[in-house]
Amino acid sequence: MRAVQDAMDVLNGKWKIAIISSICCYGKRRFSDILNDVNGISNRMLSKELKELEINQLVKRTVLDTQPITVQYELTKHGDTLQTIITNLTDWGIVHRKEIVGEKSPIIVE
Amino acid sequence: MRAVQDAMDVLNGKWKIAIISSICCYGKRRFSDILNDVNGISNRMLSKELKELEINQLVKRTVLDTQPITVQYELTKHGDTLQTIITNLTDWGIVHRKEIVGEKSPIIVE
DNA sequence: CTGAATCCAGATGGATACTG
DNA sequence: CAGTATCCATCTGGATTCAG
Repeated sequence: MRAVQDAMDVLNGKWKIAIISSICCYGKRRFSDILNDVNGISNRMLSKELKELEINQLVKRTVLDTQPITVQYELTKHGDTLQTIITNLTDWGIVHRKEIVGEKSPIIVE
Repeated sequence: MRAVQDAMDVLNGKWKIAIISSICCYGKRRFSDILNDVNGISNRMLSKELKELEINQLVKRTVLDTQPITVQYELTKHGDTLQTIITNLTDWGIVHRKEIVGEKSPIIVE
């Protein structure tokens, strides 16, 4: 029971899961790529959330020596273990939308 | 990808998962029971979160005709489908604690 | 017992501008 | 490109009190 909370503490915030999804979906992903992937997030938030994920050792940050500099993010081994959960959440999200929202009332995306 | 967000939207907030865990763990649970189960939650928050869960049709609320009145909460069929996710999160939480926190540095519980 | 109402501090997060 | 800094509105959530 406390374990559930531990997990949720790491995945808190509005964007964590979406960010992780973006990264794990492509393997490696740059800051601006994620910024585009995650709908609605600001660079300020992305920066903050990525930092937290890095602290929790879920993502690895690599500065590439390009001109201008680019930064690459990828999941750590530990971050990879979230895949099952993300898959489950995705599946459940689909069912939930059908169940509650109904297929005919599309949610406003933006 | 949007589906993940759908799922997280429903499970947002600090307490949702813990509340669901509490209910599904016992099958049926009264307001004050959940209040005790979920460490640190206030009645104000519990009330709010339960209402949201009810709106999303994850829990069912039943007023029992006792003296004084008691209210019983249980998972709906749809709420039950979260069990897999909760189990996964719990498992992952345990691993995460070992991985990051280390077994010897107990997290302060409150 | 189960909540709703009020009050209020602190966290969250968007917009914008700026730096290396 | 990848952030950081600042400002500021809104949201979150605790404490307390009240009501059916």
